[in-house]
Amino acid sequence: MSKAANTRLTILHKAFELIYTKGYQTTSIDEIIATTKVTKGAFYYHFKTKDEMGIAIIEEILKPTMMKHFIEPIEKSQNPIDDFYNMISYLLMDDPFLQVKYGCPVGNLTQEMSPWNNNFTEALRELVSQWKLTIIKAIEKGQEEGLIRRDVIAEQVALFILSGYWGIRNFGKLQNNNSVYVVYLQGFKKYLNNLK
Amino acid sequence: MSKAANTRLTILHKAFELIYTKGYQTTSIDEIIATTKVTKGAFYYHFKTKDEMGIAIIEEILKPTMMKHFIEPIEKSQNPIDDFYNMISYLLMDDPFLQVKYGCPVGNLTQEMSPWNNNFTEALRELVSQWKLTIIKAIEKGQEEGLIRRDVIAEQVALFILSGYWGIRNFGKLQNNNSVYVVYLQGFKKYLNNLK
DNA sequence: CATAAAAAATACTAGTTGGTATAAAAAACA
DNA sequence: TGTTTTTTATACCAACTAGTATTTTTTATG
Repeated sequence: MSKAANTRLTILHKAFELIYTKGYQTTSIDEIIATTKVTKGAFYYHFKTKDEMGIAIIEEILKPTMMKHFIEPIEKSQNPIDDFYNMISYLLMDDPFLQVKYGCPVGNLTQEMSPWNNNFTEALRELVSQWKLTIIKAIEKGQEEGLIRRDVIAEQVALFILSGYWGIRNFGKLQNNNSVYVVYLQGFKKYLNNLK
Repeated sequence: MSKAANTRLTILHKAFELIYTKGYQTTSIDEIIATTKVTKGAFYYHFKTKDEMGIAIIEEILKPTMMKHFIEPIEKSQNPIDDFYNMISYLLMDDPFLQVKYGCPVGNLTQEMSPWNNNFTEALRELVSQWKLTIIKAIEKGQEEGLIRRDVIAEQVALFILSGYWGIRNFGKLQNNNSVYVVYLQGFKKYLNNLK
């Protein structure tokens, strides 16, 4: 990787970290260039505006991560019920990057940016739609294979799963204690078993 | 009400509206005093700092509204399952103040402020805890009366209900279309019926 | 009515914000 | 190598931020 491409990636990663922990609008460019040790000239060579960088974070960091770790595994799923549980459980309890007190990066950005910037909303909507669609397909496949009841409405369940995840993430931010995750996951397991 | 008390309330209400639609940190005091037509002198006579005003919004607007419209009705509930559904359905579909694209005020503030200000987090935590506790009690009462299965774990369900609500609110922000609410509510109804 | 206290108005500050203009250095290539 | 292009560095700006100091007006009270 060229040196220039490297500075670009460094900016994206460090900025993402700052934004995840502090919020987008309250993360200043001065702070980003201070922590990355990149000058303002370099920053504005790689990104025309702060918002362009924000979109790049979604497109070049969030989307690929999402694809690799959550979309593709569900697509290959042989056992949707278990895999849904494992996906959410991993995100809540095991993912080494995510922290209880900082919530879900996608949820945070949605919450903060949707009133402000349509490009953000659009990019996030795409990401989430794909996630939802993957879950829907996995449910339908599970129904064909007799693993999930036929009267289950796939979209309803997909929405329920993702909403619950975002919501409990917000709860986690409030309590800063993953005991709420434990209780939530128990309820989530029961909910999933009801789909069988 | 004295004139002074009136300006104070005007500030709180208008500021709350701005914060709900735009976020706390991006709502400036200059903007608040411009829309309220109150001068800076008046503002800082009533509130020592911006954050003090923010806390006052939670304590004097959010909490009382919450108590009156969502806590007390559930406390008096004769039929918890129906009342849970009605509460969430009202919040999502009928409340005249709340809008799809702006999400849930409590959720928004939690998301935005918990990394920044512990007083906010504390005040919001209190509010949410009370809501959760009320739901738990209603479930337990329902169990005693044979309306809800005995093996249901009240806290699990309360957490599930509130998480789902916060999450679908976030979804609504992303889609800016209450059709997601409709689908969600259908799934929510099924979930609740499973508790019987 | 006089006077003290409460409430509101005005003008200002120091610090921060995203972004720009321009120059310097590094890399690519002839 | 010399020269063009890419990348980075530095210094700056106008607009905005929360908050302050001071004065003026309004209200309550004897």
